[in-house]
Amino acid sequence: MALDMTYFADMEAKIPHGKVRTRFAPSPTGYMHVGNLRTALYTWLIARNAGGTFILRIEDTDQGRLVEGATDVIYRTMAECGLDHDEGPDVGGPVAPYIQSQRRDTYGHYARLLVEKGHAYYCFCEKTESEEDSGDFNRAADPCRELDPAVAQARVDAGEPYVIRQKIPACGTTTFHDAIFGDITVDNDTLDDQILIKRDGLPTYNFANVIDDHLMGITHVVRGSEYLSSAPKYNLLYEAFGWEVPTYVHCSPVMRDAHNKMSKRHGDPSYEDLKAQGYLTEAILNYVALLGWSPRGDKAEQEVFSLKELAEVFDITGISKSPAIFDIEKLTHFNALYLRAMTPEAFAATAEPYIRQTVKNPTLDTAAIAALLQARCERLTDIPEKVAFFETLPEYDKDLFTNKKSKTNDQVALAMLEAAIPMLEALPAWTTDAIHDGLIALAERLEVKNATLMWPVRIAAAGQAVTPGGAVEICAILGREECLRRLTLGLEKLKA
RNA sequence: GGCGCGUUGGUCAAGCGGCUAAGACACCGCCCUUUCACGGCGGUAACACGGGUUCGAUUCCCGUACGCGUCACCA
Repeated sequence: MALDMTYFADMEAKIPHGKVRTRFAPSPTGYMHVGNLRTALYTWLIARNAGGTFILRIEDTDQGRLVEGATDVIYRTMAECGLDHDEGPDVGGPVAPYIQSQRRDTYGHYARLLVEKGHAYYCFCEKTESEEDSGDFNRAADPCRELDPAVAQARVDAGEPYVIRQKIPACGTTTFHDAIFGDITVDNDTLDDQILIKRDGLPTYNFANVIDDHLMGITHVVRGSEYLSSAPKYNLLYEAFGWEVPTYVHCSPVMRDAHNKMSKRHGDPSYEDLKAQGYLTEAILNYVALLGWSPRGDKAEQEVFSLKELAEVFDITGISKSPAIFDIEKLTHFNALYLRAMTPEAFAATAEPYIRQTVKNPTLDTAAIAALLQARCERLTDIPEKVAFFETLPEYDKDLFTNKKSKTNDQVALAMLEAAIPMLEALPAWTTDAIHDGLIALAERLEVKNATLMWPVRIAAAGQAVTPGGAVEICAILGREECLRRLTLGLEKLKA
């Protein structure tokens, strides 16, 4: 069965050249964890920075690990993050298909080409048991490696099950270059004859990657550093085919602590989890970008970057070699920054549903509440608890009326509320300004500092020590009737 | 265990032979203030260790320690 050489010529003819082309190539086995998101981001940034093409490719060669709906999570996350792709399963492109399970024949053709060239061989051995080690894999012991090609072909034709293995040179060294780690040289005898085509006819990750990256014209291969040790085998494959080796960009992992990678098993948050925890997409991206990469030159001190800005300044040389620990505290800080940077209208709109979780009363103005919240919340999910007191006055202890700095205690608070209630009752209009002016004037009349009056009013109105906003704002939002009711309640509590 | 890679404050990190070793988060203090926060100002805190090379090493080389990765018909 001779190889059809025009097949290869046709495939080669389709490969785009001349522009930077990168690809994000997830396997649909679960969810979008933070490390994945960062890889996708960096890959996208390299393409956009160079005005190149960004490709999405689905690597589903492991039939046993497919997870239903996993690709949807990927599409949704990428779209939500603004990491748009120019080619992919859903949008097509010049080198389609973009799903590996649909490229099965291609891998077979190329594997046979490699056999033909003497860089791979059919292996009929039984699945190697996980028989531990003795560590020394001995490829010289594989009887199939030196089998007569004609004999091997005959067995294949006879229908005997087989795998195709890469034939690694027996001696010598292989050097490959990584954009981040530099040159790495290994002895060939430490490399094993890895399987290219599995018994089920599907390629292994390592083989499919090389074939697809070449056929899709990928110029920069961005992936996790766990693939660093298998990279030399890639070079050998490229060499065997006579192909140009792309630029490797190996990224160190995102860790949960000093010893473990972020993982679903440990309960570490995925992108979707973070969203559910009240984090903004922009904040997540900004933070993740800085986890393992930092800007150079005059931007070295800048930390806040929009996606667009990142695309402008992103540079491979800023990627770090060492692993980075994911710090939710710092993400939270970025989130607070982004929350505050929103327009009041936008913030009110995003905050509204969170406010309404606890504040059901339709007469309470969520926009006014949101205005107080904007500078005082770090996560959207903090909101419901912070504003619940607007809906229902919490049980509270009268000790709250005592505050040293504001110079109040039970006696003082009692006097303040007794004076404030009739004044507020008599206020012609119930507006923030009116309440403010009224209280300030009252404090002046009573010859106490503002805080001495404000503190008890705020405590009585809110029933808790920490509130978003001061006494004036809270009273205004509560409305006259409810506000007065609460102040009177506070007064009674103090008299008791 | 073999091979590979990594190591600047608690965390993210700048540094690319000569610096009082940036900046950010967190933490602490002060100021502002109608609470908390926000904001402003300031502070504590780091080059893993040992050899070289050099007039001079955080920067270059070699060891050691520690850590991580890999050694699958998983990616």
